[in-house]
Amino acid sequence: MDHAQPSYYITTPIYYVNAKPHLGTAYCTVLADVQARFRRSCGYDVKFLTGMDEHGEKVAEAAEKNGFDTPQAWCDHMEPAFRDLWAELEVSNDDFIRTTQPRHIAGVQQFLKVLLDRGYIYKDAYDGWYCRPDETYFTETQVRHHEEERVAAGEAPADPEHPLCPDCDRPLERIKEESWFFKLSAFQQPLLDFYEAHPDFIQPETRRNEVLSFVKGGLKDLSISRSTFDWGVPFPFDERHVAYVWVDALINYLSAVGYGAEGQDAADTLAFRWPAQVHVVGKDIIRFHCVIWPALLMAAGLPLPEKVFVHGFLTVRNEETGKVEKMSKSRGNVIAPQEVVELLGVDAYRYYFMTDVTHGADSPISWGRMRQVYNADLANSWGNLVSRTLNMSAKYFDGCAPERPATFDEPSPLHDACAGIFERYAARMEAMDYGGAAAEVLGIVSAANHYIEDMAPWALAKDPARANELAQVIWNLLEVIRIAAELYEPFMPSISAEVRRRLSFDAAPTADLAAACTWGGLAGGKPVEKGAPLFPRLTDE
RNA sequence: GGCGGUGUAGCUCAGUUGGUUAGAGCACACGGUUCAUACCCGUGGCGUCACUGGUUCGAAUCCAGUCACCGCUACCA
Repeated sequence: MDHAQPSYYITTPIYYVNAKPHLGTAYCTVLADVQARFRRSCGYDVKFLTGMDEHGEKVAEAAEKNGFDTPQAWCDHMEPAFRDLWAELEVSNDDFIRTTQPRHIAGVQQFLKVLLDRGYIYKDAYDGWYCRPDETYFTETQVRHHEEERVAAGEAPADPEHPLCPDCDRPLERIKEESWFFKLSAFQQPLLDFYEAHPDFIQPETRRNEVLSFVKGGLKDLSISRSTFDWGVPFPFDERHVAYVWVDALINYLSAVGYGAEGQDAADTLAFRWPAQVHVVGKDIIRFHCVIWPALLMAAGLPLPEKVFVHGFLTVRNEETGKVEKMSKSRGNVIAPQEVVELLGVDAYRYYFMTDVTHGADSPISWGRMRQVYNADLANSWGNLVSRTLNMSAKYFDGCAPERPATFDEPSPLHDACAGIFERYAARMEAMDYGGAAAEVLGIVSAANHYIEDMAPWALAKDPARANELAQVIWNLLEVIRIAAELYEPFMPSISAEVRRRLSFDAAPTADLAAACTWGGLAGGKPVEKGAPLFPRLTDE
């Protein structure tokens, strides 16, 4: 199997099926989508994977609670909530994996067999504190912390044989359960060595430090099987056990690219796609992706992914108190993706969340800020530039763009502004600094708005002797628009396609962005269409 | 409790190894322009750089302490 282009394999987490996708889920998925689109435009053979995590006790419970005959039926019922939202948000995933698919189950079982063969799993008794009403295990430290806090708060110490549940304060019991264990402890040093050798593996750096200090603190073996319920992937060599959901879930990154499947095609696919270039994850699941997953891969003798990018959470700026809050149902400050789409439209939605939040940290969002960014960047700057330029082009050149002038390559403010734009933009995109990348594009858009003011094409148009000058000015402006549309494509695919259409261009996104950004690409002479405003201005409230 | 992080204009943030009057964009005010989505262009005000003390000729930038907020301290995801 020949591959002309290098592979770029990017993933989101697979989302837990019990919760409908919310703003944070959408944020993570669009974050990955922008990178996937950018990489396609740079000529990579991209595989962009997302999906659903469908196993585990909670899913089985939810299915029963909601009156479904089987957990599978419940998962099938939930699937459209994800697929439909991704389609609505113009997410360009190439695959959608579900952990109940045969390809995935085969992958997990294959993986477990390999771990057994290589001697990295063993059977033992898991014992820990268990809250029967909550059906949850707690660690020694969790229980101790809770007890310390209670005592500090002046409450009576609990019976050491039955400390109280950190969640519900009811007595815990000591439970022993037979379980398969993964020798995570054996990988403490190999992991530290790996982090050392690959300083960019975990980004941003604060997360890397967090992981480092955690691993340095010592690793314990991990219980990776459950026998108290059966909604999971059965261990191929011990049918009474199902795989712990996280081990199950992580393996999706492999089973989606042929791992566990028979035949040469699958082997070729795996060789081509693995290791992945980047896993995009939220900060809440960093440990699974930065510690357990690399250790599992080492144990299985597989290469590790190149990078894990950890994003922060979206917080909400309370516009009355000015305070930044977590989104929560109890606060009543939850924003649904659909509400934002309703206000901004899909492309501006993507633009806002991708460019106005710092991806490595928690970032506050607010309705006021959305309106500001929308009006300033999109309506007034980008949208208005397209309007005024296409209008003048159509008006002064008989409904068309002027032909590319012979002097097109001579120095001009816009030619200068676009020099090196691809390199500057790409550097930001590769670093996941989407705000920085968008600022580069906005820079040439602003330069174009300045240029119009300086050149006053409406005055040139009144003087027939200056027709060549006018043609050059309008062509320069259209050229900037063409380039900006290319660069904005990962953020606003529909709008960019519409701009290309109004310029009578092929509507397909480029696969060679560097070339597309080279000055002089616009031949001109073709019809242009002013059209309706791309981003109608938002008025107050 | 332990380890780590953050605190700079109304908002989102830059501020490199300490060095002249602390920056950008947005928002706001005023002026100009008219091709355009009452838009664009220009000008302007705006900050005891969380607080206190220290080192220094000089600190947002280094040190100590205080306050506030946040993260991690493993097996629900």
